Amino acid sequence: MELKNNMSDENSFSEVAPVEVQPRKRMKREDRDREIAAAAVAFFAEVGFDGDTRELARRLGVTQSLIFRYFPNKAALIERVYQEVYVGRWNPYWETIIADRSVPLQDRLIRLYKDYSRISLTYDWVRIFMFSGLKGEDINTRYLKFLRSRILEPIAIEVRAELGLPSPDEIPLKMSEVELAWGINSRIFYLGQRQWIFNVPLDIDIDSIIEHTIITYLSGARTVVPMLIKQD
Amino acid sequence: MELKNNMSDENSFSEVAPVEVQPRKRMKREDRDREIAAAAVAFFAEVGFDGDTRELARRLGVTQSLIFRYFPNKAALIERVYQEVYVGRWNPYWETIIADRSVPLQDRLIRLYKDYSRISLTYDWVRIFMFSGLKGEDINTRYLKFLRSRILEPIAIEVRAELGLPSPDEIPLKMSEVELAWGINSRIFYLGQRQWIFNVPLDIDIDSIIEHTIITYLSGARTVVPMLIKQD
DNA sequence: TTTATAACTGACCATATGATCAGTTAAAAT
DNA sequence: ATTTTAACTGATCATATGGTCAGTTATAAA
Repeated sequence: MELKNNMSDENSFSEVAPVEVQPRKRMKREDRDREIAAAAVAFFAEVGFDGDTRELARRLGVTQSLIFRYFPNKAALIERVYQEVYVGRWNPYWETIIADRSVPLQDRLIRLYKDYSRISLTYDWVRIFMFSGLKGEDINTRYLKFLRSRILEPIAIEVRAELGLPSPDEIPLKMSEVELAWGINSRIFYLGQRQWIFNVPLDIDIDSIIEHTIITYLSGARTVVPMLIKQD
Repeated sequence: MELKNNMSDENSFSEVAPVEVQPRKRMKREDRDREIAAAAVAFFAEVGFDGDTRELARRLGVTQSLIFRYFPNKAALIERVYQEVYVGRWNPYWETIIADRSVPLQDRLIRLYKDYSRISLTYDWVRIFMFSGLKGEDINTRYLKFLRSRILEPIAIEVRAELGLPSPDEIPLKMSEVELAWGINSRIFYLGQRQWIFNVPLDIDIDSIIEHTIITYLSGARTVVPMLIKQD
């Protein structure tokens, strides 16, 4: 009902000119596979992984047994959902933005997080991330480790440079400096939770909040990071 | 198995002197009621609200049907869990800490959040908060509205005073000022999620992170709030 | 010791849900 | 037009789960 992405083109013209309507009762294996995966993402994001396959099939306009002709079992379908959402939506470009010292750090971070939030503040993304986490799947742990090494640590390094402090070669990065960078992500992620889980509307637009978050972070870093480096 | 809080006293002496062992196969209605509620909190926190009542009963060492002699249905039991966790654990003292201007604002906030985190960074608290949110219960929305009016807005007001800016009587509190205060809570809450949902250990102790968070917030507020007030 | 109260159990019902498979039929190949 | 391929269905199974209720028994009152 909600997800017929591969039919969108046919629908958009169906009223104007009913050419090439092709109801195509039977789809090519690859297309159907993608359709089921996409519907599963939307469905499980809404109701959680306990959502039953009959209801999912109903939304697809298909029998329940068909789903099991494409996926050996429900666990495999869920695994596919993780692939689609976590692996499939990561943008390597984010990693390059951070290191580009021709742009002021504040601008880099704002640009990075504005773009990152377009993906990770999605209804599907936020809710599936929580559902899988609560289920105890290790995909979350792995994702966050990845995030830490690809985004947070690089940010902490850039902050050192920005503040004219010793590089990590001289004084290794402190855990607490990375913890400080977690602050940005926690802030952003919480926006998604408020919107898509807790139903607490955001009073101002996300882009503004991101700007304030970055300014706050950098302002705080200027005060805190020099302290952190001296310690211990 | 895990939760026999009302038996703790009897156990602590059972090895030394087996006096008053009272296996007490049958409990007084009130005691059993509390025991079931407490076990339900721990159980649903672990497995979510789809956890089955048979398993809960097994953990209590009791038949499943007994649960339904204390709660008319599963929904009522879940409702009770919300009461225990959200309503029962709120400490009004938090609200008074904020307004005590005899103490520097930074100290007040650090004290407030160190204490608040002792409650809201619990395994039970964090996980049930997420489970109920994802289920679409309105308890989360209500809790967060409450939090906003009792904690966040007061903080934003104190920041005005701290920075020597016009009081809310002169210039009403901007949404964005409150949004900034959300930043603290999002940071704290995320710590709980990392610990109890995503299995990403915290590299440094919570109290230190809270201190850094507050310093960062106030430092950022000094930069951002004056800008926010002038706007519009 | 007997009686009365109420805490507790065990068997049972109705429904929901993941998974299977023999058979049907749309669509491509001939 | 006929055959072949494979996408799809419908009926069915096994198990899990919320909820009910007649009956049992521990415990306190008499």
